[in-house]
Amino acid sequence: MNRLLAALPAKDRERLYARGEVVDLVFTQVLANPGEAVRHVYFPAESFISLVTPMGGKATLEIALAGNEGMFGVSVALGAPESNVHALVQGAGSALRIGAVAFRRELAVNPSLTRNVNRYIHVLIGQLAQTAGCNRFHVVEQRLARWMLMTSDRAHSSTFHLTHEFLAFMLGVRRVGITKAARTLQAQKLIAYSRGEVSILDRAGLERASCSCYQTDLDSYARTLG
Amino acid sequence: MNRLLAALPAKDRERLYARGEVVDLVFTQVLANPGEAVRHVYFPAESFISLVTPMGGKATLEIALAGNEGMFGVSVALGAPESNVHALVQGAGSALRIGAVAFRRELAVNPSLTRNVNRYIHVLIGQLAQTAGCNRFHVVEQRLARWMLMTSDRAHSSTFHLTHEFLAFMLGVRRVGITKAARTLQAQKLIAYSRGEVSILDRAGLERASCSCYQTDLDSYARTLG
DNA sequence: GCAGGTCGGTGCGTTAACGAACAGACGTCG
DNA sequence: CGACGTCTGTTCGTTAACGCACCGACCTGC
Repeated sequence: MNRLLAALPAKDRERLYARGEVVDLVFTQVLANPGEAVRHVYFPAESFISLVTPMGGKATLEIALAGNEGMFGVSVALGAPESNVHALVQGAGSALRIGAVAFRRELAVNPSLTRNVNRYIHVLIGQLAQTAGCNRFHVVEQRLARWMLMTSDRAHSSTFHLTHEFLAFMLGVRRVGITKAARTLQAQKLIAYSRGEVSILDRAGLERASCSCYQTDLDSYARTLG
Repeated sequence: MNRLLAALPAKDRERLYARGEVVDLVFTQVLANPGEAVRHVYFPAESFISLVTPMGGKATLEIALAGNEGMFGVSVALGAPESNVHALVQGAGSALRIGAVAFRRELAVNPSLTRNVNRYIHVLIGQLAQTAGCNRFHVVEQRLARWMLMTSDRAHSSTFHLTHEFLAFMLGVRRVGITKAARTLQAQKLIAYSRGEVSILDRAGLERASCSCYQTDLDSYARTLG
């Protein structure tokens, strides 16, 4: 169950479900592109969604991850005509999908929804700031560890599928950069992987190997949304 | 005049002015710290404000700049109890200051204000994403050029005061990194500086020396707020 | 059983930025 | 005038990451 929705009074939540529909998101599905209108907002349950910013050429960078603690489509809530990021499904699973117009209409009459969405936007802004700094100051190995922890949290599982190639895309580095960092983590028996199947062996160790940004993020959620 | 306010119907704008007061912000004044409550929101007129994220230790990074095209205090609008960034005055000048509580009360009864603030938040999120990528992929010289252009726009002047030390703080690099980049720009006769007094000599040239992020930002403002 | 694709690993030279330390130039104030 | 603080410039060795190119291991399907 999506936690933003879980925080709503039952009545409000039910009305919201009635306005939308539960859909299954599939891995790599694209939910939005920069410059295009956002048709639906999504509240992930088991699924989770990457927000990726294109930088011209082939450079890309993931700037945020939305799982059951959040949502995709804040631009709709903010009344913006178009998305400014790519949104792509990172982990398959269900999500509540609501049409942009219906969602805005609902926001207008549902203060508890507005309140929760606004708080999420605030947290999101904090994450973006944190991630910007993380990308600037921390080495690939730390960032990789952080990314795996974040993914694991949202996948609700300690194993998941992702290739070095894909990770490179997310972190904005070369594939070999990922290979090198991943090898080091594997040598420390923190993770294991083979042909895209990653599993976390030692969560506490991985947290130590990651930068403090991971913990900062958790705190931020707990403080504002918990 | 602040452009977010300028976009409001005259009546709404006047009420807002009546709720707050015009204050003079002075260079280096701190308007907010991470983890502390935000007491007032600010709508800069000639002044402008840096949002800076602390990264543990002495590492810091500016993540956004708010001049008369925007505001400081979106976290208040989002109902968050505390700030997640440092806010410090980058350019002296006047701003409309409004108490957090009064501002929230006003948002509740003033749809055109809400609409404009929300759109600004959307643009801000876009900027944060852009800046994150910029910090990741672009060299110091390009980022420095971009920063000077952004500052110049918000200062409404082609000369302003800032030392290499301060710039290093903003861009999250060493002071000598700024010195090196600044020398190169000066050698190309794009800028001139001496003991903290910077002037832009060749704006078009500087735009060419900067990364495309500058233009992307301008487009983003024009599209959503223009 | 082998062809072709995907995935991970290695090695090469190059580069932007780093930390540290020091030197000169300029301004201001006593 | 001279002392001190601020600002800018330079040097030196180090490092994380880069682009490129190639290899081998594994998997699937014909």
